[in-house]
Amino acid sequence: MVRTPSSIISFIRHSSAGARFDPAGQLRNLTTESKDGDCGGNYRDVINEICLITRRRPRWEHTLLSEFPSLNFSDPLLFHAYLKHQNNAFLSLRFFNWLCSYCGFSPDQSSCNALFDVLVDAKACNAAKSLLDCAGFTPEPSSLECYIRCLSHGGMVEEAVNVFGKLKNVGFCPSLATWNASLSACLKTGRTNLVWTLYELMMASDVIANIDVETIGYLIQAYCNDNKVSNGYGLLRHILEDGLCPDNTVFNSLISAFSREEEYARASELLHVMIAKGLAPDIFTYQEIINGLFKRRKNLEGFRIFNDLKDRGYLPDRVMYTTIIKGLCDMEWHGEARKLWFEMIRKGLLPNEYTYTVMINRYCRIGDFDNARKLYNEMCDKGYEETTVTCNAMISGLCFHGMTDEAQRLFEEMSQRGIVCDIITYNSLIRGLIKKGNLIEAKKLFNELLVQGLEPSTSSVTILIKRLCEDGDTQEAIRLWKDMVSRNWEPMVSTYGYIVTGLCEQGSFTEAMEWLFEMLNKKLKPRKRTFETLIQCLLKNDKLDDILVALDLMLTIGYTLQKNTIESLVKKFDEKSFNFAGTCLERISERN
DNA sequence: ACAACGGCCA
Repeated sequence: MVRTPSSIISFIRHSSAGARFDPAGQLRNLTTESKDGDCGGNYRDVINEICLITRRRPRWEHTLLSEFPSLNFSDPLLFHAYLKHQNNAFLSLRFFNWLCSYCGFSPDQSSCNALFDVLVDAKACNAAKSLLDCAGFTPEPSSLECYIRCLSHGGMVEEAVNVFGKLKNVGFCPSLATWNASLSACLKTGRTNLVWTLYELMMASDVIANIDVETIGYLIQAYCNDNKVSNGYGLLRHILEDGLCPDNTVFNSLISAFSREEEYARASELLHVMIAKGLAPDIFTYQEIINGLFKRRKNLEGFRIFNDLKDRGYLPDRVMYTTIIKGLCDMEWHGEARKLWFEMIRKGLLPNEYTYTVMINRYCRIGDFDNARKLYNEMCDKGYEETTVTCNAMISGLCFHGMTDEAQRLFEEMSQRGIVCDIITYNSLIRGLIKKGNLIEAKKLFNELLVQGLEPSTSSVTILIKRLCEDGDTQEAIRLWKDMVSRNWEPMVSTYGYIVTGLCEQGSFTEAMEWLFEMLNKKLKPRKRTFETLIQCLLKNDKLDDILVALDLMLTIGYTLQKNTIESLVKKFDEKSFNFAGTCLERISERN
């Protein structure tokens, strides 16, 4: 149980956070020292020439042997001299391999170490890693520490974590800066689980006594990535109490995570903490805030903040312009959106595929397909690939405006052009086809979607079932229902209602009532409208007993009857039976 | 580091 804020806090409380030293600098000195040692004395005359030959000739192996027939290439001192004079890590590795394979050079620890350091310095992670596989080579712990930094820098975080483990086994504890660099790399590569692995290793080593605000910042971000933002927030609160303040990145992660969870008050509070602590919220902070507002449909407020930022001299970047343009389009402020599009270009921020998609989507929504097409072509001319998303925007726009045939044509073109259709493509088109009454084609597409292995979303299943019920093919709807349930589909309450009323309208009264009971067994509350339609339909067919049952259920749930339903009941009472109407009215008045 | 497509009408 190491991953609790409180256990982390107890370590901060006892740590000497803030007192920094620079182990990295010390490490660098070590490596330079070993490079500067004078080991090339014997080869001073030839080494420059060897370096030149290997640098300039692509195939120097034979040249070297013929030019220096009496030279002892297997002497480790020659290799050290070469390393010292050759500034290219990869050439050095090639030279090393050549010496090993063709010159009887048997690599000693010191040669391997020196080469390893050179490779690590050159950030050649993979080359350094290949050297580690050399039989019998064990680098110095300090070299391994540099290697960890090299790996972290190159995103090879898993290997970095392994090396931490190796160092732990030999009792060597890397500096805090190295731990921090690796934590940061784990976050950047999205390997949050490795942050916690590293943190557990830290807990087991002496470095835990020295962890600083940077370390805590990474832990906070890891919590945010893990959707445990409240843990991250707790950690932040504690370090703030201790007078420490993490940097913008940490605040941004928290604000972003709170926005994601729609805890806008917390996000806003953090913004104020930043300002109070003298941190200037940056463009990314505001991006998170504005995006959070947009997601909560507070577009106007987002737009206000954006304008406010510009007034205060912030320079919004392309992402922010794109976000705002999208927000304005969603508000249907098309004029403002267009204005920003040109303002952005005027400021030298060229639209990218995201910006184009937003604008194309806007034109499609308002049915201006000429302009949508124009932008679409412009986007492709600029070298941006047409994507599933842009095609979806076009297809859903075309369907929205009843141009289903064109949407279908585009859909077919997509597969011809190798653009993947996703669930949104199918859903949009199915919706469009159903709207046009083309149920056969919609069903065909639905099956195709299943064949493709796509997971149909609730909405596309629901709309098909609805339409089948309305068209009088409730049995087909039930078949589809059962098929979908076997695929772990969860029907919505309303979908039950379609089946109940569908069955009733087709005269399957008993079955309709069974479905109604099924809902109640499942503790689902049927909609009022389901009852209304059901009762009207039962009335039409003189199913008086079923009406009483339905009425009872409806009133128990707490629904009241619509005026026209009461009127129908009373009318039925005139036509049929006194008792029946009496019972109904009794029950209605009992509950009201 | 930050951003994109649907659904609405049970």
